[in-house]
Amino acid sequence: MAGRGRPRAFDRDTALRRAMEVFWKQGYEATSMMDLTSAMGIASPSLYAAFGSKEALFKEAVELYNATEGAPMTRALTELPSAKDAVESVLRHNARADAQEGGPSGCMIVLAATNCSTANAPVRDHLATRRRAGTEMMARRLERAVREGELPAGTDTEAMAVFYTTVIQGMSVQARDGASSACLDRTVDRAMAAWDAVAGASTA
Amino acid sequence: MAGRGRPRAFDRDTALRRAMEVFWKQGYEATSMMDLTSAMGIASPSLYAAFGSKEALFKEAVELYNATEGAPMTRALTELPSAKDAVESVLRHNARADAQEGGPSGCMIVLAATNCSTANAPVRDHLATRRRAGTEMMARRLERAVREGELPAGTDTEAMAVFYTTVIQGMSVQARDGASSACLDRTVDRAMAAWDAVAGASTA
DNA sequence: GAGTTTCTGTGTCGATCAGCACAGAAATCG
DNA sequence: CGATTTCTGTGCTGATCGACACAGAAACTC
Repeated sequence: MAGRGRPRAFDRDTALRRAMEVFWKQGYEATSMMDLTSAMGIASPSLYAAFGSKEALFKEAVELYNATEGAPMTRALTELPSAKDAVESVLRHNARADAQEGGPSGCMIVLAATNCSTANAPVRDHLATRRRAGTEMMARRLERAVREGELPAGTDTEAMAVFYTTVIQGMSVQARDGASSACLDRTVDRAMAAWDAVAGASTA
Repeated sequence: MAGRGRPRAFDRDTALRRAMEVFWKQGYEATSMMDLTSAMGIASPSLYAAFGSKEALFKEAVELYNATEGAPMTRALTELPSAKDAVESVLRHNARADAQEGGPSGCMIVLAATNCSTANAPVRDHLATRRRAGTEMMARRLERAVREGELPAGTDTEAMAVFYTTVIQGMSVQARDGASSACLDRTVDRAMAAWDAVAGASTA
């Protein structure tokens, strides 16, 4: 691993983490190169040499976000024996993470590129794909719950996953508007109290 | 009303409506002056003379949005005799409006300035205030339902209003991601099936 | 008609955007 | 040691941002 030329003077992982925090707080388009370089402690050519472009840096930041902030959710959905406990765990984690002190408010995947210019449509679509992947993961967990008898046969697992995803995404908007963790938890209380009704709901 | 000087060559209301549609579709920051002038059919000095600035134009566009798109929701909350019917009407209206063909997807108040640079913080705060106003209106309607006996005494009307607001805001994100009106309606089905559980939920 | 007022269209302002050219600096290899 | 390779920092690029100066055009009042 001994590089041939002059070694990099900054830690790539640390710089990427700083970039992620800025993108998380300000979103993709509202973050300028100067915001990034000053937060990462490097000059712009170093950024381009190490990450390629602003867009490539953002996608790496999203991956890092998924690997760190998203890990507890993935673990809950795959490891907890009860689907209801798993979904509640995901919601509780979001309520805590979305409003945590010192950090940006709300989920980066939801908020970082909801509205952006057509020139940056690839960035928006990239996050939209990530959001759909989250819904898919929850839907598969609910299907398993049906197979295991935790949820009644015939449950519309797809609609149920969309419902809880909708609540999660709404919570990010609430957090960005200043809602406290306690306030988000009250919403989680209600979303979970509705579990049986949500599972048993028909398409009207 | 006879103006003294040269009369305006464009219809102010029509131009404002066009501006609203652009802001609705692209958000505040992603919309450039050129987007606005070409959509409104006027040159930039005419825009500044008639509306003051990009920010002032946006705020007028938000008022127009409230007066048109938001009117059915306000009417439902004030006129329908049942709070449950009123909230369901609001949700159904959102499901239809958020995913209507030919128009922008999702609610403008929710999506037009979720993430923007610090320079445009006033715009973001303006929309956040509007969002809180919507929650407040629903909370007052639920309080009335408690007074009238439709909801049990001791119902946490504030938390209940926040819950349904969260669902509405999440639906806008879903619509922006391409969810159909039918898909949003399935979420409404579940949110309304949960009515009694949501009303009776405690703070865990 | 002349004078006044207001709007329109062209052209451009300084600031800022993402991105890169270039040369000097710091490491390894022979 | 010299040669090579890679990174760093300064400073710039064309493009675009929101906003406006200016002069001509079109209505009014007298």
